[in-house]
Amino acid sequence: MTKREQSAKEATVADVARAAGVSKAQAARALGGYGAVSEQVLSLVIAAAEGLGYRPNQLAKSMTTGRSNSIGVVVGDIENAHFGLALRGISDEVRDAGYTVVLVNTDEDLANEVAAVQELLQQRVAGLIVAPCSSTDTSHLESAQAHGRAVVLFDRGVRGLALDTVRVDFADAALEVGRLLLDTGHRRIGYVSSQRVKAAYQRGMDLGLSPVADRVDGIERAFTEAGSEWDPALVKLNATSDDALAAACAELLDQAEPATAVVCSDSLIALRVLGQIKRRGLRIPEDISVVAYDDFAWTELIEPPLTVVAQPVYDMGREAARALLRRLGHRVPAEQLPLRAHLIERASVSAPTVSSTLPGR
Amino acid sequence: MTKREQSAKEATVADVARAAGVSKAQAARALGGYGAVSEQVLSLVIAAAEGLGYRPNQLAKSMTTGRSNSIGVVVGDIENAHFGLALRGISDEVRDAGYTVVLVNTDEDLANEVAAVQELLQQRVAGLIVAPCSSTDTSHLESAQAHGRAVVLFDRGVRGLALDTVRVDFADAALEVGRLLLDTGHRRIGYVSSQRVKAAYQRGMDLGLSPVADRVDGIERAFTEAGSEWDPALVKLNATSDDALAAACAELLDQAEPATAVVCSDSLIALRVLGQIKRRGLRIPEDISVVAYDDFAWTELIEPPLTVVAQPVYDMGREAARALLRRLGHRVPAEQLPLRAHLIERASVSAPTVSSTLPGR
DNA sequence: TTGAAAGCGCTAACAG
DNA sequence: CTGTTAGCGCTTTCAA
Repeated sequence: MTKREQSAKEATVADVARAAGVSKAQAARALGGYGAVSEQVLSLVIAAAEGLGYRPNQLAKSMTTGRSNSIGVVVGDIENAHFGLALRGISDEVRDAGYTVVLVNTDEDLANEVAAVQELLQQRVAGLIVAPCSSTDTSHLESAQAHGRAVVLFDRGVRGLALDTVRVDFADAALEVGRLLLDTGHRRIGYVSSQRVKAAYQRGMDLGLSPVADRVDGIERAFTEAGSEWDPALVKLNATSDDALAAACAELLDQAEPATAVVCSDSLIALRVLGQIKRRGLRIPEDISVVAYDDFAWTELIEPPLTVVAQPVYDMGREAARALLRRLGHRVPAEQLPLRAHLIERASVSAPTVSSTLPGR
Repeated sequence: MTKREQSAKEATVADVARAAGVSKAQAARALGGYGAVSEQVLSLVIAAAEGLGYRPNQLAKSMTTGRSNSIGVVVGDIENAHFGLALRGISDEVRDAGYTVVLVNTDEDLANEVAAVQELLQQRVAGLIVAPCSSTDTSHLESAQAHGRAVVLFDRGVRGLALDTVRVDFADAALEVGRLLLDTGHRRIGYVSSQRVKAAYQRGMDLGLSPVADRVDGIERAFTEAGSEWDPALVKLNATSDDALAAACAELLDQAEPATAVVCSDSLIALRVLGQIKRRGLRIPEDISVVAYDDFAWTELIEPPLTVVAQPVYDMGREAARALLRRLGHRVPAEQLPLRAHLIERASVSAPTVSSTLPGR
């Protein structure tokens, strides 16, 4: 009768039914709030359940109903504030619908991502929100979809795949960034991203339906528009590790004709690029201009405050969740949250000095 | 036979068994890698499983074995880089043991936390890692423990509760912070934290086994040691919202005898306090000195670089996971990762100027 | 090494 | 309204 005894075995519907002196079905109905139950039975069952410390077993419930109350979220790097915030949006939105979030971090590694999706599917999550690390290798997502699981893509889309995708269109903002830099006098503009690709970037390379594709394209369009020569070699991808990023920065900054401006693909990249710049004793914006994507609080507090492209990350998370819930047959507000990116000019961009375009500074 | 058909119903052990022409039990044994199975049956079953695209149903598996392969993690604010990084540590560590992470964000709200624990328990997670928002209201955790679920506390302990707790001891570091500030000449030292307490802080208040308790205590001890008068009214807790934080800063900075130094309890608080300081046009460290807990990359990049107390957040996450795994009967490395905090002096602390101790600046 | 059968805790027909 | 009876997909005795 003591607590020790309860801890041995969790009370079940059958136990409650017995204690309440009703049938298992009635107890289940009372507990589950479905079907028809008399007042009397209801209170009897409630009391019994309370006395036994009954907790419904979600596993068994999902098992019999075939409906799970958890969704899987697969991201590349939870340490990145971008995903932290998006996750919060997702979390807040699905909570109201009664779902819980199973999170997997993939370290931006495709094999991990495939394994994660597999594992989540085996856990029979109701649906999946995935920020895919590749825009091309997505057979695991297609197959999940084919097996009847709801899948929503986050940040990155896949061409020709009928998957709901939540991402902001960076076309305008990216063009603006390009123009800003060009208007300010820059001609050698670097871009650093952790996006994984098979080879070094070259003009016309297919980056899939990714933010990076939009952003690089925006820069290129600005160059075309201005009739200037663009050097695609300054686009550095695959900066997934500290070393890789250091190498990219070296190629950008330590050459005869260095970049005079660098665009950082996210706040984590920005943090590291800033470190590299500092290490070299370069001043911003005198020696090098910097623009970063994602507007987190610290970008405004550093000296100089960073010119950034803000995006509504939290709302993106919520939208992804809503898209998924919709697929799962839930009612969610019809109006979409507007997902727009916008440039915020602060003080990290200025005209390149003559000296910065010369070697040996 | 087509994919469309498979998508209707997932293949089960029974299906595989039938296709392989063996009994359900044998198929299950072959698939699950337990029990005795002949070479022949094994290959037959493997082939059949492959052909049907069989995926084991984790739900059913957990259901029958009573063992779950997921653990619950409950944190106050996933947006806080502190938890993001810790979560990564947890995630990395449990992955190897075959567990997945169910994450719940509580917004530092006790009711949410209680509900989260309840929900996770109903989901029959194998164990729980909780960063409790209160050091006192912890009956839900005790009860989880009493019901035989493994619980590990993160960051904050509970006095008199036999729960594994992973937290770093801030006694030394906090004393050092106090000494540094006192030695530099500060006498009015503010402290800002988002920890929830029932009333305003006053000397001797029990803050539980929390980092904040350690840190405030360290400051007080430094004062005692120096024989100086400490003003406990400068300890501002409950700064959970932007408004609350703004109010705390106002009380600290906009009074006749303002604080000349402020200690920030975590990086999120620091970000906001820095914003408040900037808004007032105060210079760091000339007008006000700043020390923050948690050493994230941006703290070194701002101007001036922040003097901080670093803590091994990622390893704390890993240790929490290990403690839990241990409780769950897994073999994990016996040696503990050292969890030490240390002061990193940078440039945000200097002697208070006379003017800053005078009103009307 | 195999197979039949009995559950795990719950819901969902189907009769009363 | 209530109770009986099947399962959900898997593991696990228990015999063969």
